[in-house]
Amino acid sequence: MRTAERTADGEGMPWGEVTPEAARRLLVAAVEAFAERGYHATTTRDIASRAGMSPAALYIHYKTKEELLHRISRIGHDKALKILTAAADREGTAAERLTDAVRSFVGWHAARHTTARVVQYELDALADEHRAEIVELRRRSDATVRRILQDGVRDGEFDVPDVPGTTLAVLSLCIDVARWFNAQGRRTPGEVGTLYADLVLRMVVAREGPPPSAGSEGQK
Amino acid sequence: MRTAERTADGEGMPWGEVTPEAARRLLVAAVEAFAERGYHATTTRDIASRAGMSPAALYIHYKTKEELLHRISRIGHDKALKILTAAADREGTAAERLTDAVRSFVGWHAARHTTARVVQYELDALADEHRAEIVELRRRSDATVRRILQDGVRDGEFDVPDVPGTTLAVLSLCIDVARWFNAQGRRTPGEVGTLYADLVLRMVVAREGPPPSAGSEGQK
DNA sequence: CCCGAAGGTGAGCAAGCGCTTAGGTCTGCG
DNA sequence: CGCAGACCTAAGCGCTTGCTCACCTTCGGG
Repeated sequence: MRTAERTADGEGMPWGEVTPEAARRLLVAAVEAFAERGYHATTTRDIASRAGMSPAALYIHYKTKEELLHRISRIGHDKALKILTAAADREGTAAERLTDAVRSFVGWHAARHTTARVVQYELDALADEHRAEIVELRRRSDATVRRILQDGVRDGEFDVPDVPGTTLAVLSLCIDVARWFNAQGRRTPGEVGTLYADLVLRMVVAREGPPPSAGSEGQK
Repeated sequence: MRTAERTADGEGMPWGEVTPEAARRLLVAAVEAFAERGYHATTTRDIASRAGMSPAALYIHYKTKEELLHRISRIGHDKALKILTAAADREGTAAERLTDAVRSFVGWHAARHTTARVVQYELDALADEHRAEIVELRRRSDATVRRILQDGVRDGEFDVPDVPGTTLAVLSLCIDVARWFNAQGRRTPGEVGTLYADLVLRMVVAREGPPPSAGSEGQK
């Protein structure tokens, strides 16, 4: 039995892929601290003490404080991209795939808003090379959503005059959930995901019925 | 002739209401620095040198670095609230007022994205009492948008199952423009405003025509 | 029984931080 | 002219920061 390996990709336990247990405790502590106060306002002493260690222990597992942020950001963006591609690659109409994408993407940002806040709002603190790596992942997330919208327009399901702009707006709307979501609030992550999926669908669906094979270019 | 007084409310020049000219230079420098690096990563020396002054000059006009942030945040939130209430209080249908509100609110966040970034994303750095004051202004912005949506539902123009949730989503969508907008990008602030006004309207309009006095609840 | 690697600690260094203070230089006015 | 007040600077204080280093403990294997 290898329970640790079963969750090695972070499927079961959130940070299962961070392998030395002490390194994981430090990383989880860093996520909490960064989310609460922001990267620059968090001290290495604060991270270490949250993990129940001395300040020096951090540097056994990570070269710098920035490396911690990079690891968090990388794992988080990988997860976010995986959620989006899973929804985009499944079978179904564009509307079904978009609904699935928004619901799961928003659900993740709400349920794991602590992580998402760090992942989405602390990019500026990354070193140049690390930030470039992350920006590439975000470019791929953008392309994934754009593909769904393009498919919907092609099939006559959607009416989207500005596909790149609408893609940006949809992603922006979903990401910003991490900023305002409050676990003590009235809504569950699932409820927010459902609400947002509905709102996004309203943004893009064509007024008329969705004929599966209509190669027309209706004016408005 | 009192040209300085004409712009005393910040109508003409952006920071016209900040009165000693040296204090305004410092405040503008702080906005730029905070927007680029974030509040905590910005040093008082950096602010002063951007304003062409020595580090000590800052403390002649402001008691602390946090007071600078508070002043920026207060002025920015006043302006944002004024934009929203101006659109909400004008005459016209709910759809017209919502379009106006989103277009001007988004336009401001895009055109003045440097300021807006500080105003919207550095709340955590404020002292408790100052943050409470700002949160109250945001509560009023929320109420202003919610009122437009409620009016639209009442008049049968809008179909919004979850008014508070949709209000949150609309404001979140608009505010997040400050995070991604790039002055070097393809879109002008006005174009983004128009795009967003259209997207938001699609979120809320009822499928059927907007009868001004039709108390029916026909589903489709 | 010893050993060396892995993982941890206490003390502390150099640098940079927010902010203060003593003192200088203008300018308007009696 | 003299001088008060507004404005600004050079120097630096006390403290915190990210990070280092010499040393300690634990433990599986020859």
